[in-house]
Amino acid sequence: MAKNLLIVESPAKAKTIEGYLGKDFTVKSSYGHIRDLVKSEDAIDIPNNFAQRYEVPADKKQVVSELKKLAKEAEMVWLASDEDREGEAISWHLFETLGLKNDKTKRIVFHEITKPAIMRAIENPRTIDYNLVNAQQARRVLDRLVGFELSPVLWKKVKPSLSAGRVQSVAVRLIVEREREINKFTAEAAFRIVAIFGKGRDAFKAELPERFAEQAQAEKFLQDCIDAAFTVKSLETRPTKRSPAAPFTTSTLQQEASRKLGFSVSRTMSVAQKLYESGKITYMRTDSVNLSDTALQAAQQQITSAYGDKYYQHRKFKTKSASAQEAHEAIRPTYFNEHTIDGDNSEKRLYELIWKRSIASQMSEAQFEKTTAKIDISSRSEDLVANGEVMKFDGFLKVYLESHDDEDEDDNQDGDSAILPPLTKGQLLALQEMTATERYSRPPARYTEASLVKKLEELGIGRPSTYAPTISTVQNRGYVVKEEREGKTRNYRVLTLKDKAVKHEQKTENTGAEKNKLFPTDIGAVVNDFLVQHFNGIVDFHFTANVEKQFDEIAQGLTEWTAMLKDFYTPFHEGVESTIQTAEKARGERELGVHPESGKKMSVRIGRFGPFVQIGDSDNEEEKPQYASLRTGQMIETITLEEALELFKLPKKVGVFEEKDMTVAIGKFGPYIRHNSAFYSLPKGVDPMSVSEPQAIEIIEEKRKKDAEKLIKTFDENPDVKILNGRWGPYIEFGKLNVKIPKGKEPLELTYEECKALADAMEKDPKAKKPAGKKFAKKK
DNA sequence: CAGTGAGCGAGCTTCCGCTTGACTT
Repeated sequence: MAKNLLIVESPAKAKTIEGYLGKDFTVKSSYGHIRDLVKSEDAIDIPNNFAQRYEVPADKKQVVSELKKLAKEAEMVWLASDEDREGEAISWHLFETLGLKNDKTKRIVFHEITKPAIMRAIENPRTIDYNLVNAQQARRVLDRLVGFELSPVLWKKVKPSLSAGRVQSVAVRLIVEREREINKFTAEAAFRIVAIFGKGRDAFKAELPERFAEQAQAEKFLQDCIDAAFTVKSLETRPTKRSPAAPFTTSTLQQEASRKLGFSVSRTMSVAQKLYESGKITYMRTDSVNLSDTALQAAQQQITSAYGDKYYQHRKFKTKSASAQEAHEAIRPTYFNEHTIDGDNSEKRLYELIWKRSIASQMSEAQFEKTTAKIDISSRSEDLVANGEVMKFDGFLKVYLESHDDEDEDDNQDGDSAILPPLTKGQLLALQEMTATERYSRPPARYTEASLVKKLEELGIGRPSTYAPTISTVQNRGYVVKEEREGKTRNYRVLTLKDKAVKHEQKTENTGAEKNKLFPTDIGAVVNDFLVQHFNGIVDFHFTANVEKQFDEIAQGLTEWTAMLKDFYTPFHEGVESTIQTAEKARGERELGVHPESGKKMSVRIGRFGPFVQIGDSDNEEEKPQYASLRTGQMIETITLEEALELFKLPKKVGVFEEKDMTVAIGKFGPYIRHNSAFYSLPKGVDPMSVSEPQAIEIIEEKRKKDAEKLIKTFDENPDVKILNGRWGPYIEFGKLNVKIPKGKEPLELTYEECKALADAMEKDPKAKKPAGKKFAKKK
């Protein structure tokens, strides 16, 4: 039996450390927190100094009992959870739950998983830092109080099952407010002047720094240039440089993987988890940009041997975010000499990104020579400006270039990277072509998952381990949707001066198209407005930063944690009580105007089944209101009267087939035909307003043919039970339930009774009872 | 993926931060 039991948070870490320590040590993992507040309302005894009731959740029972057993047998237990607030609390929970003794327990910490770092830690043990533990308790209790008092207010005043919290509610607020900025935005057009001088390889572009608001001004400018002389007025050359970005943290990895690889935030995390578990990279949930000394040495060795000494530059990066707790290293390859790895495609690509970013961070600056030429126009007072850039030394750009969200495509092509031909002051230039193009100002960009994470991190809200789950939560609650939306076409004017004549053209461009962007829903907007109105202090962007400051004071022993909570809770709870008493139900109602034919009032609001338009007054018995649900992409705050009227034109009867009506309507997943209580989607490009009877019949028969191909077996006992071929092989469709066929069963030989038994078992097992697609997303 | 949009009342929902699998129709 090993004399020592060492406990860390992550099993992959445990494995590595066990290798360093030899047979005197058993190294085990707690798999994160082992205890949490009980789910019920009595988790916190508020009058009794916020005393907490903790329990070991079901999925942690086994871990705890194994650790308990090992702890009993060991001579010394080493608590080696992370050195931050949560890590300290994990050690304390372990101490309490495992029933450890002070003289048989040591607390150690390290920031990097290397043998010397671990040995140093073992030589310098300490005791549990109760100030830090108290800071964590304050954090935990505050989050529970906020979440479990605010959410029920929403159930009463908005809709059941909604949620609110210190982190998620701010995430929703950011998205709602950004959407409103975009709606409020009016694009302003101005003419941009670009001239092309010279021919062939010597051709280059120059731009007028000013823009013209009116077409007449642009026209005048081009006209003035017809017979003008263009001369190089001044030439200025200066050296510039660019430095590499810091190594990855969780948030920057999520951002770059989103931009460069198109990964969602959760995909990045699950691929990174695999890389971490197979020992390829260091820990992936970190807010530190720091590299260990051993890593720095390895990077230096790789850079000098692969690229030479002049590419190496030692750098130490400082974290920018004030909320960072830096219990780990930055995300980096475990072994820098592995430039690529085995694994699936996404693992390879993410690893490559991490390798390049880490290596580049220790490389020298890229050096450029930037030339600015001012070009005089004989007939005008303004000058044209041409910029050129020549790279003198590539430095870190040899391996890695960070990308940015706000890259402006149309400005970029004649941007800094262009090369100018040799020019001399006073040189006369031959104009090839000059254009005045109407360009529109852009609204603020909608958030992507990754840019939302970036913003949250800047505000100090959330932690590396919660960015991805937070983004899922706000989508699961229906506050936010990640969607693709079509843009609109827009005309713009182009004036071209060529061969001494000005030509006018009208061109079109697509604008506002979005892919994988976060949009608020109506319920998201209503909940946000309710919280902003009644709990502004909690959804304030600075709330977290303020309480973090107080948690820090607790951690330093300057503030008593229950006093801090009391100061927070008393006014907060009063706000909750008074809101329950006085606030009206929030339904997000908005009046649209008057129905053009009947003169009845038209309004939109949120109902039990989502947002809808109403014609007529519900209070007026005689009016008998009509209702229609809003469609995807439509919101209460922005829908127009015209769009609302369109909603009443569908569903529309298009004909009869097999003695039953066929009706066309638009649902969540697009336009469809309903026939005999079955649904048939319309193929893309078919206009739902003009579907003919034969066309509808054809669509129905096509779908039936496809379904028949998937069918393997039916039962006489029950026509609602079928065995079908799905994407992952055969499965049973038991009424509305989709049932997996256990391994070893031949689908064709299954009897009806066996199917029923499998379906019953699935219905009973709460874990297996997952909704089959969207069909069961709503519970009764 | 429809239709619905009243009200009563029981019983349910909900937070953030640490972890890793199980699972996917």
